[in-house]
Amino acid sequence: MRLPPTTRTKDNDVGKQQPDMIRGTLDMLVLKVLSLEPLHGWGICERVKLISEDELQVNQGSLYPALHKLTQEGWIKSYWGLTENNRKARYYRLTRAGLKQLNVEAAHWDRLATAVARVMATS
Amino acid sequence: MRLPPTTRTKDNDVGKQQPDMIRGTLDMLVLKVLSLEPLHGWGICERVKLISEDELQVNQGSLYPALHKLTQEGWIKSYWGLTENNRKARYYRLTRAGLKQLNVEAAHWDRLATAVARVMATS
DNA sequence: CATATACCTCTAGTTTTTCTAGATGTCGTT
DNA sequence: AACGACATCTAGAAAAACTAGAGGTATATG
Repeated sequence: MRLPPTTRTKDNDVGKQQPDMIRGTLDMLVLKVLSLEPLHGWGICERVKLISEDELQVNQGSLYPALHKLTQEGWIKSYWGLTENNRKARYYRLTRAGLKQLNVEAAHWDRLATAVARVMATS
Repeated sequence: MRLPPTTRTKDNDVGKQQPDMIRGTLDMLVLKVLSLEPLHGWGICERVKLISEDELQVNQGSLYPALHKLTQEGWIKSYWGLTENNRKARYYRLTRAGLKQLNVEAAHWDRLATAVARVMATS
């Protein structure tokens, strides 16, 4: 059973709800977990959630388009396989170009996150 | 003189250009610098650039709409003043609600950035 | 057997946020 | 007068992610 969408009114509005992801990090995160081992889409969601200790939530609706884009770019490749649960699933693995891209994105993230931290630490 | 927009072709394409901001951090960054002292729009751009040591680049086209939104939300208030250069400029200062919001956003950023770091550090 | 549930993939349409590419105007200097 | 640095602002496009589903399979449960 699907829960009805939460309706917010002036009275029960708890304020802006923050997103569960930092925009712009999805590709990098996907490349990263795939650099550890090939996974299928569902598994990627679980893995990110697990490693991030439930702080990061990858939506299916964001993930699959992203996976297709990464495939287009040549950074990952997919193949059909069977899961531990005996279901067929499309597995993704990082390509050599993908590993390079991961390094580029990680370095860029680091620079910007450090810069944000510097601003936020100013007194 | 305005420089022509850089045209990229197959041959000189250097790859995806990374954005100069982490999406979702603009509001927080603006609230933060305004928590240090009131500033006008132009000054906010300069200040962020300065503190971040040129890593973060706030575009005017992003900034002013953001300032208007923050004003709408009641997190900042504006007033006309004179700059050191004797030009009139709209200054923005943080409200009490804005300070609260800054704390909320900073805490949220911290959690997510930490989570991203944890994923990126996994081996 | 029937049905439910967890697993798994995928997409259309919308929203949010930022960027591009300007227009407009002022002050001080040459 | 003309220019460059300073300063505000907006329309429209683009990028990325979210909402809200549809669809399908294997296994467990009534």
